Amino acid sequence: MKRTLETIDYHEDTEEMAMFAKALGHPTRIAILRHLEKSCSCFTGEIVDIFPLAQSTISQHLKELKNAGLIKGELNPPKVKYCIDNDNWNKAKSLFCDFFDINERNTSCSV
Amino acid sequence: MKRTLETIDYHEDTEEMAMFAKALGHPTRIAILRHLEKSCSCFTGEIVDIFPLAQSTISQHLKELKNAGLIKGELNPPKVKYCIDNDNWNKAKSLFCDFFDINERNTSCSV
DNA sequence: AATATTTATCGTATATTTGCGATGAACAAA
DNA sequence: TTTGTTCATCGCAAATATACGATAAATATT
Repeated sequence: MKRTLETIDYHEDTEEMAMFAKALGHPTRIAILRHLEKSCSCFTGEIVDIFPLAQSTISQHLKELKNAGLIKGELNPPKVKYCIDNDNWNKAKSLFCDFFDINERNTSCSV
Repeated sequence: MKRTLETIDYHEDTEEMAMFAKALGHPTRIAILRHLEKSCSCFTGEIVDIFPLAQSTISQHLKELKNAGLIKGELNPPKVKYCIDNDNWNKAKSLFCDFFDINERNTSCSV
């Protein structure tokens, strides 16, 4: 990716939003998140069973969602229970709201 | 990217949202869009001048934003004037709102 | 201790993305 | 007609992403 010039410094919000968007930039990851939104939390195995993809592939997607901060995994050996990371989820929500000029109210479903 | 199984069919919303998110998944493209949100429309050259990137690189980013439908370019030879594509912008807005469970009201700034 | 279950990680192959310079196309100005 | 301006596209290189099977780690069960 050759960059002769120094790396660009964007505003923190810009960098952060791009990071979240990148994590959301794959249909499998959107689908995983939708599932976690509904079921609140579930084990890797349940997610694997939803998709016609290898277990290692799903694990990879979960890792990326975790790296972006959108989900977190709770150890429950030998299982791992995943759920939405609400703090970062709300952060992402705010960033997208600002970006799209949305009047953000009633941001949470019933809290 | 070896895929032995048939390609997965996701819900249309899921596919579409992933496509928009992917386009938003780079800080330069976020910054370009923020600029277009402010200035309403501008020529390629003006955008090129903002970033320490080659003209061809910016052109590439503009192409991706155009392919995703988020912007459109109006020929104004030899210049090209870019602006937000409001229809698709609103579509993207809705998808993200649904996804993040946002009560979408007052979606436009003053229309 | 041996086996089964669950999940992450490694190694690999291929595709896509990101960046650049060079070139070409389209038009305006001289 | 020649020259300059503006922008997209081509061709290339390097990095990253996506997918898979195989394997390892961690624990429960037998």
